[in-house]
Amino acid sequence: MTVVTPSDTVQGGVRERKRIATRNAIQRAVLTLALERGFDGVTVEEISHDAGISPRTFFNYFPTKEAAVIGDVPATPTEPAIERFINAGPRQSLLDGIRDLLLSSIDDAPNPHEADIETMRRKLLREHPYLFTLRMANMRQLEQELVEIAEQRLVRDDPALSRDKERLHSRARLVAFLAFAAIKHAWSCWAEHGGRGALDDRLVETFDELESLIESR
Amino acid sequence: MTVVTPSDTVQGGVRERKRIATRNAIQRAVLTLALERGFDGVTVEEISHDAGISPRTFFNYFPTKEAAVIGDVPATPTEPAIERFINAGPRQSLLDGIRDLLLSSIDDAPNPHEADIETMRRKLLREHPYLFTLRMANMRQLEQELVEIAEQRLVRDDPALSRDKERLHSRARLVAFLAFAAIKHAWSCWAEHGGRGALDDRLVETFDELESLIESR
DNA sequence: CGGCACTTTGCACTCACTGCAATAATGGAG
DNA sequence: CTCCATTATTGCAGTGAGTGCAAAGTGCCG
Repeated sequence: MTVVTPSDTVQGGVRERKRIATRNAIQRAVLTLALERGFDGVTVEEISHDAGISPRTFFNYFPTKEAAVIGDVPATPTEPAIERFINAGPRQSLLDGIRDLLLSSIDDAPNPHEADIETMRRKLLREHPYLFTLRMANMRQLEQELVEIAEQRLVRDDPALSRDKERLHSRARLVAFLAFAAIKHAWSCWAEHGGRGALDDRLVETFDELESLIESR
Repeated sequence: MTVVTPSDTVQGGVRERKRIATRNAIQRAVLTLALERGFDGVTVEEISHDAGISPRTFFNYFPTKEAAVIGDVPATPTEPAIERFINAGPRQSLLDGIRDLLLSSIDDAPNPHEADIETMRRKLLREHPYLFTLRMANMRQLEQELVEIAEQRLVRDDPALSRDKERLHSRARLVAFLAFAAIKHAWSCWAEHGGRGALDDRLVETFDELESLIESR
């Protein structure tokens, strides 16, 4: 057990800290084993053993074996960022708005105690595109939220659209799917380079590239 | 138990026809049951029973329960269509090229004996977005193929790019992800409306919408 | 008909995952 | 510190997906 100074102590009582420690131990175990033998070559029993818990407890922390390798999906953008996006007005390009919205939801101050986990995860997802795809597929909820946010912005920019629900829906979905493609692209470029530089910068690059792709049309 | 009449006969020997009939019987069974009780409420045993086969045989036809509901992934575009896309020259807009490429790979003459299967599948995927996402995730291979095709076109249009592998890769991936977002959008709009009209037309609409989205930037 | 190839099936097995009930650890009130 | 309510861990028994293997069945073709 690592000694933690008070400043390292994140917060909460023993319970909370133990819970986080166990969660991290599980992720370290599953990622380490999967990097050695591939995801399918690892059983929950082994993972649990390495993490120092019972197999039954594993499922108190993660609903499936996949969930442990995939990790948490990025959080929804914060309320203020959403407000800013929706109310930016028609003079802001939609793409720029989306970009800033996504940037705001990237956690740029990850816990140093979990950096190794993220590194392993990135490596594993890079080596096994199947898992990367699975991770992206698990972001369906985020995608749906983006659709709804986009819808609000579109109505705000052009109130007339709210009369044509179908068109509005279709357009919002397209915007959200586009945003999603950008996330996918930024993430996969980032992982490809071992995570050199920040994910933020990659996302900006992705949008720049999208811009130039559109220009050269 | 699904009755299979000789009119299911399309071509080939008894063996081939039986195989297709069984495959269809399985899909009808799983889709019917899943529409009634949801995907998780159905067991392979039930499906097999309804399809008139043994549970073991189910797995001779589909590797997983999911595969049976999801159905086949769309085929890679044909060689000639790929050639046309790659060699269209820089005067054709990349988006137009992608659109035509995707259009060429849509099977617009589905077997009438399987129309009911497609109808049920569409309904199920519409009602359970989770399954729709799963289907899209299963197209990873197609996505990868699109990346490679895009790469060839980019090099063809601008040979200098082949010196900057990284840039080329990144750009090709962005193009492919964009194309994928379009497929997703077209398909989901199409399914939303119960498949009225052809998928082709939806895809064209999607690209038109993408165009206008970009215009209004 | 008879032999060959392919298909179906039963069987035994592994493993993911769940509900339940017993047990242990923790945090707080007195 | 003690006792109790809350929450976490665990074992156990069970369901169901998916696999390898070998035996039995069926279409194919000379």
